[in-house]
Amino acid sequence: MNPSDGNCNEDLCRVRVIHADQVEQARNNVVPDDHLDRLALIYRMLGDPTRLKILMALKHVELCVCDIAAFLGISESAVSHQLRRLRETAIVRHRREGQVLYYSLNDLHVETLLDIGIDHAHERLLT
Amino acid sequence: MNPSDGNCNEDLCRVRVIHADQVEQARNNVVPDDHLDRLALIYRMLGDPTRLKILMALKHVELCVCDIAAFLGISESAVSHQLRRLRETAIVRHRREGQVLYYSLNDLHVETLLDIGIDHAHERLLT
DNA sequence: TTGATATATGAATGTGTGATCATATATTCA
DNA sequence: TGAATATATGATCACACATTCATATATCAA
Repeated sequence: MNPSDGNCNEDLCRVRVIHADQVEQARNNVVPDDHLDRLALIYRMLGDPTRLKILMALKHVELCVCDIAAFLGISESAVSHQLRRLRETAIVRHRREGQVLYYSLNDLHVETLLDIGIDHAHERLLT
Repeated sequence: MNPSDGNCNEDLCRVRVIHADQVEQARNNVVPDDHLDRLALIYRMLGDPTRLKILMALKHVELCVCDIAAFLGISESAVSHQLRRLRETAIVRHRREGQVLYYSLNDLHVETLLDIGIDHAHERLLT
């Protein structure tokens, strides 16, 4: 299927490219695959309502697990599981103070993405 | 579990809120649920590598289905399915010219989010 | 060391979803 | 009208993933 495959005959692998110049233009602005995957991962982490609420809360203030659970009205276990994913993707960090773990944002770009998103939400509100 | 439930006794519904003031601070900056859901949906649409590549390509140039398929080296059916989701979420639009459908971005905020993401990717590249 | 608290983790389960294949629709052209 | 092209759609399937429940770990206090 993929035209970049070596061993293919013409009938199976012919690819229609109607606008080669436009495709070329798109090809010139490509982000390397590993970076794009990382970027997609970050967007995906923002793409779940629970995680998004957590992150928007953390944008304003450092919070511990049970704060977040109380705030969102969901179980601490669910919160902890989501925080683990956010930790593993380096989107949040935590510091320990006795028994309590305080979570906060760990990525300036994520904060920016959240800001844009919030603007987006507010503009929708006006229209 | 949820403290906002009406019919609950104290033992089951007691919620630990260690830092009521911080939770209050988070609560003051809440985006309405329906807007937040829409926002999460947009992030989720950006959160798949295939869709992200499609959108980054469309950021620079209008493209038809088979252009995108050739560009990404994937089947036209896969592209069409993804474009459908992006259309249904109003992230892209299309115009018809004969048999060919030209797709382009339909949301300025999404473009901004993509730009921030690309910056993000490039900064990662430097570190 | 024992109990209590805060959080993490693992298993299980239901749901969402991305790709593929086959088929359908729409448009053009002969 | 019928063939060819461009795209859409439906079914299927493997896989990811969000939540829940039960259990484990870690810290503190007595």
